[in-house]
Amino acid sequence: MADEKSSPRLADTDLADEIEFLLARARSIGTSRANAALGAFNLKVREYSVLSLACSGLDPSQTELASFLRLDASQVVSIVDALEDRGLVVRARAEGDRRAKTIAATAAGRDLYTLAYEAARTEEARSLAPLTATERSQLRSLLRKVALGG
Amino acid sequence: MADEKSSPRLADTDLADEIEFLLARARSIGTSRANAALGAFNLKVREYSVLSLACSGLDPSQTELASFLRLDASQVVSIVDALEDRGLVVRARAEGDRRAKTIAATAAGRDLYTLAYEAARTEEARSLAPLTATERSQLRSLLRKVALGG
DNA sequence: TATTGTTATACTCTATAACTATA
DNA sequence: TATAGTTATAGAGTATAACAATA
Repeated sequence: MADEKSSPRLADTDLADEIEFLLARARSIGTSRANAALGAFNLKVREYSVLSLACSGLDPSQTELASFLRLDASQVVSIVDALEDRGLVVRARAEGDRRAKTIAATAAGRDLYTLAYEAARTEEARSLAPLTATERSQLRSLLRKVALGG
Repeated sequence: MADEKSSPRLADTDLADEIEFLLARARSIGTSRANAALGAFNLKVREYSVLSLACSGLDPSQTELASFLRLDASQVVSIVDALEDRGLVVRARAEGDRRAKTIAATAAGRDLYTLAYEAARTEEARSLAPLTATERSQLRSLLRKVALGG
């Protein structure tokens, strides 16, 4: 991808004031940086996200992962397949519903996550460098309302 | 895509506090809603974005569009092709650099943009419903710093 | 030699439909 | 009848390389 700095000439347009546009541009920059940082661990953001939730201790089902990550169920299958093949997560039958499978990290998965998490935080700090600490937590709480409804 | 409400059970994880994740989720919701709203005008968000900048009066070149929208130059070609085929924008040789082509909206393009812009604002308001007016402008200025560097 | 636009190509991401096993 | 997971497939989005015209 080209440079991340915008051509400032277009920064005074209607589009540049649309929150949807700004959201799309910010995530595009963030995702490409995050993918670059996670590449050191052979992870992409989507695999990282699944691994993170697998490390949460909440034993999410694949359907829960799909809904929370806004992925199709079939995409979750292939991501979990890839992580399972690498020994990072395991599938288990859910108690109470034998159709569902819960995803949990292995010891190796947790170890890798610890490293990847640090890399992700470093990258995030870099992306948010133009913001003060206060502004960062403001942004976090505003985005939580928009993205998670609270 | 599935439901837009998150499974609240996973909202208390490390991932749910990562700004990059929240950015990705918010834009995923926003983009799919925007695509649905713009579908009434046979536009997708990317075409809408190009049309918007074509209506700005700044006569952006295709390279400027690519950089500002974080698209590959070849993608801009096909988006402009589609808009031009519909008589919404026109290409012109740039003064001063005969390699470059500037993109400007036609009268029909401006008319369509006026309608599409209203639809986009309505959708945006819906997506930002959980925020107060003050929070919305806070979010806008924080995102401008992250997405545009100011 | 480098850049703009263009074309062709391939790769990743996302969505759809159909199947199975459970509920 | 509906849902969780799976598979296969197709479509949308994105990236890469090569070329012509111009700088």
